[in-house]
Amino acid sequence: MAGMAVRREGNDRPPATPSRRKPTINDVAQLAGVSFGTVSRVLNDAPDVSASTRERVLQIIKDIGYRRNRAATALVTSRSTSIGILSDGSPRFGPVGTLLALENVARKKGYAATVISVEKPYEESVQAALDSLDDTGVGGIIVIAPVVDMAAAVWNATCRVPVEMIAAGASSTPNVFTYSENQELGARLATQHLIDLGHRDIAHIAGSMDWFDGRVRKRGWEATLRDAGLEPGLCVEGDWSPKWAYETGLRLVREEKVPQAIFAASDHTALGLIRAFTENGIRVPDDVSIVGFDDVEGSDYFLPPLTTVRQDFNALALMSTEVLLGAMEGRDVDRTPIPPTLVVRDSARQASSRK
Amino acid sequence: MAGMAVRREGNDRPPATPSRRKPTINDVAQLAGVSFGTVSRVLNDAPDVSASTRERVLQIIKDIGYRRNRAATALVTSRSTSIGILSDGSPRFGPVGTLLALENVARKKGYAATVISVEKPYEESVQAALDSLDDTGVGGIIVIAPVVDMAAAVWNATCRVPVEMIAAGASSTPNVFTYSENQELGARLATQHLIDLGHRDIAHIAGSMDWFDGRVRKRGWEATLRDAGLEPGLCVEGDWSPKWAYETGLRLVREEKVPQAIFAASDHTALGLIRAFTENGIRVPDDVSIVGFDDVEGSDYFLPPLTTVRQDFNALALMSTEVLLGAMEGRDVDRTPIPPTLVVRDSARQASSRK
DNA sequence: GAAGCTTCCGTGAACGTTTACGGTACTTAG
DNA sequence: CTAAGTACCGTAAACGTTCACGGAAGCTTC
Repeated sequence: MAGMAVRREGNDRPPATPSRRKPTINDVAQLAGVSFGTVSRVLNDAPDVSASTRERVLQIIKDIGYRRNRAATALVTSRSTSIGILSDGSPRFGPVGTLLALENVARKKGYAATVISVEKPYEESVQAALDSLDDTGVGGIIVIAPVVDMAAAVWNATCRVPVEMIAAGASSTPNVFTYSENQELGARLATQHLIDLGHRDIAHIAGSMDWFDGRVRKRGWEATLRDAGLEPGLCVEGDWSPKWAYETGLRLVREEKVPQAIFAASDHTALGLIRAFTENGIRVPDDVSIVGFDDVEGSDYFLPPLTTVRQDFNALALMSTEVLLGAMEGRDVDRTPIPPTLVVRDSARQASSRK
Repeated sequence: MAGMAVRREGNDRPPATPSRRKPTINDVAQLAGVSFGTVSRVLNDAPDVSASTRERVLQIIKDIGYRRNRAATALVTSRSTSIGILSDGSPRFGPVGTLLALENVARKKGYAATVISVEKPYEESVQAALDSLDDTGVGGIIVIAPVVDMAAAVWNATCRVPVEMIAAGASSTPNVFTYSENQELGARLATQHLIDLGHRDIAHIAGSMDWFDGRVRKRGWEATLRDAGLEPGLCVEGDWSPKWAYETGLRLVREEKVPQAIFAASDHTALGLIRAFTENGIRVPDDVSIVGFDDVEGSDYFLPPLTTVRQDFNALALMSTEVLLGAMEGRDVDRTPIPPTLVVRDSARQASSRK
């Protein structure tokens, strides 16, 4: 027999370094002179354990730094203490803010958050992501789905655990329920502000119609105008980028179609517009009033400081976690969307009397 | 014989509700007519299973949608398939970009990412976060520690699994090793650019010295100047906010100490500065050249478009995951930091001949 | 046609918990 | 003094895997 085995020396010696091993419930039990059952009871603060014993066990636990093995617990109880967060990969402002806030409130409720992000061909990536989240044993999933295609993929996907989608203005289905901020209201606030300032010719430089945010903001703009008896003015749809907005602004200047007032679908859109106008001697807000949406960091120091709409991501996160946990635990909770607020700065001004 | 108990039929009939229950390795085995051991072998594509059997098992797995229970696997192998990401709660540009990128490459390597963020009194929150990450069974932890206090907390904390810290210019300790981008180089690039443009009076409007980024960027500025035989000019330390920068800019104007050229510690800092100068008739870049740092979204559409330094978060994430995984698996990998790049736009210009 | 290899597969134990059940020792009532 | 509680606590089984062993065929080889 060819002598050369050796290579795989692994027989049965995991505890090479006994120190490094994580203490188990048995270690605690032994030290405390009780059975592991008793330790388990104090861990889950169940009844049927005397005060003195409880005390002693607790002390030992602290001393040796025992921590309950979550995998083992999950295995036997098959209920979980974590939620999954599914996000698209874009580092755009909204999604990221939501993500962080979400983790925060989940943790405060005793849930760990495992996140996963998906990319462009959503059909497969979303289902795969949902599956692997399921694998890790999450009890529920929140998906941040700003773009329509992604939401569609979520609707078509199947998943054992409850799925909640944060998507502005999208509708719930039997499988996945939806929650969001009331961005349409945000758009209404912005547009109304412009109307209140005396403007009549109010354009919308929109975001991408592939995004819920883009659709909903446009809808809000349009509806407000109609409600006020005004005809919706110019509307051009873009892609959120300052670059596109800049070029659009340039075109407007060239064609002499610069409107009196503009509701820009995002702060970055506003940024591009402002540059295009300013470079051509058209002053904001003197010649054209602009209000943005997002209140990104720094928007208060744009030139001019931007009047814009702010969403409350913390409130959003709080509510939506509440809603998900409710679904997981069989409760039913209120689901009215969060209202954004208008923050008034210097980029929109009273309409001049001319016209 | 007893006409059918019904109620709890569970002796060996798991499929009470065949639908909702998650299939196990045993279900697969039964359907395939093999033992669970064999199924396990095909799952881990171990040898010792015939092609035909493998085929059949694989098919069944697909048919009934079996997915391996991670908790059970983790329990028995005690090696993990997830990493923890610890971040500070700030939605500042750098940290968030890193976070997303990190998850992305981790997933591509087959690891799930559970994230947790900590807040201000770091001493306790960091240790708690590390612990609860450990609880969830991560194999290693990457902490994004932009601020010095947080890093200190990490240094003082104890943790069983490898901890890697992403902190610009911080040093490694026995317990936690550090990795980062070479931000000092970034600062040097920016400063050198200004020198090359012919400027001699180059100030630094710095970030917060509570942040590594602030410290390192200042150091780079100072070193470059000295290397060029120039005396470092004005340096004032702030807090990254456009607001503070704006006020600082105003003060400079009032005291008539506006320098010829400025290396701003961040794009947002630059933003505040620019507004202060512009509002007072001091033109950028005609009267003062400014270069920023970060290349935040939209900085190409500031007024003027900002010359700045861009970090490659994807590369950072790729490398640091590589490094962590290396540590977890006992490999040793290269750890040279990533170089940022200078992106030249319009906010810095050739020095005028005067002076 | 028995010895020795391969190749494939089944079995049992273990991982660290939770949970239901059972048991002891004390207390109290009759 | 016995019966029935009560207050504690121990035990066994189960959760869904992985892994080391061992064993049964089938194929060579003499």
